[in-house]
Amino acid sequence: MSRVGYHHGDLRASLLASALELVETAGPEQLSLRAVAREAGVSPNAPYNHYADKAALLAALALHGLEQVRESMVAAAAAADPGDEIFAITAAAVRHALARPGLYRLTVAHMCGDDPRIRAAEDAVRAVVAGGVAATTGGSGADALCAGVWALAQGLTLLLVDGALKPAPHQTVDDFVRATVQATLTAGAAAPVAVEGRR
Amino acid sequence: MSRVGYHHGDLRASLLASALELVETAGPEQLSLRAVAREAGVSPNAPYNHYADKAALLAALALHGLEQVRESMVAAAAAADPGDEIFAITAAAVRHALARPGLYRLTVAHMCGDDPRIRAAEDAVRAVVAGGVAATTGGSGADALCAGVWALAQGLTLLLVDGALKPAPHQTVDDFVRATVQATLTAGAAAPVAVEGRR
DNA sequence: CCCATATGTTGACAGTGTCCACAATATGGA
DNA sequence: TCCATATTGTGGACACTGTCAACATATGGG
Repeated sequence: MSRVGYHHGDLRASLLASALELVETAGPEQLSLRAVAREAGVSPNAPYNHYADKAALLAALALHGLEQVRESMVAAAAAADPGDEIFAITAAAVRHALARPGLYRLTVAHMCGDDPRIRAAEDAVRAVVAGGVAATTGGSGADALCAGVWALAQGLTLLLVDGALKPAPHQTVDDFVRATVQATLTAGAAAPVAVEGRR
Repeated sequence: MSRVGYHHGDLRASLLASALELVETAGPEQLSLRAVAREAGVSPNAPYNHYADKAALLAALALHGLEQVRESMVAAAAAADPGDEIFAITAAAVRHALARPGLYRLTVAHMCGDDPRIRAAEDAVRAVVAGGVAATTGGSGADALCAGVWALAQGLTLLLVDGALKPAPHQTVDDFVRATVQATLTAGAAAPVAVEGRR
């Protein structure tokens, strides 16, 4: 942490860590490059030796978040009972975001850019979802179902982080996610009208 | 547009309109209060007579977006074939966001705040979804299904605005949304394992 | 040992959100 | 009608931000 000499040692990583902390305490909107440098105990311009500009630092942070959530998802999928992967993956994504809401919001905000590395990280996440869908349904799930499950996970995460959706009292987040995913994926049985291929 | 005298007439509305334009051209991150004032042909401090601060203006904009998307959704639900409301509502939300991506992103970013008026607008949107679910399934849909459909719509919107999810070539957005929603809601039939109430 | 390179610092500039004092206009009661 | 007063817009100022250019300091290969 504290520097001994003129040089820092591993500022690049230190900046990421400081930003990771500040994005939770100050929120993604208020995160300033200068504050990150301050937190790392370094002059306002030092970051420019490691990141082209503020957007690059934030992109690295978003990338970090995406890779981290992907790891949580693969771990959850591996530990899940067979046939339960879809829920396990969704719950992992939700838990990760709820544990680091600032990072999640920053990541969402940066998914709209066209950074190829972020795009690649998103594709990796999507691949995990596709794998989980395939494992749960037995066969290789159709593309449409993969997209739907991914969107469902993403939407649940967004709404839970917002506070727009709240588990009932005495209901854990996991239980809420399980109930919601299950109700959604089996809605067709209860409402056959929606099933008909209406062109 | 152009002012005649010292006073503007209806600056409050004019600022909203300018902001609505700038949020699309400059993006929600780059939107500056001073630029909005400039666009409205007024001094940098004039907005403070109508909005407490920048956040208040943005909140008003987000509110506007939420009310607008809600109107699109009720119109779509009213015009939908019976039993098709869930898809109609989802597609309306997606179309609205794709037509105004800047406003959509700003709205998403402001849903995490605790502004009660935004919270109320979100609840109104959720009510429309609940109505659509009830209409499609016949009975009053279970809360879990409403939450799932809402999350699915929100997630689809997010991923489509990002570009993370893209319709296949020669597939319209509506077709993509319909296929995805249908595949998701009927997944249980294809994968009975996921149906079992696994506690 | 010395110099090229990587890394950190200082100073500066434009732009931003916001506060304050002030000016111009609208409004309503005498 | 006239003027006190509230409403609305302006100008100036301040702290802060992202970023650039010039400079200082360490580090490692010849």
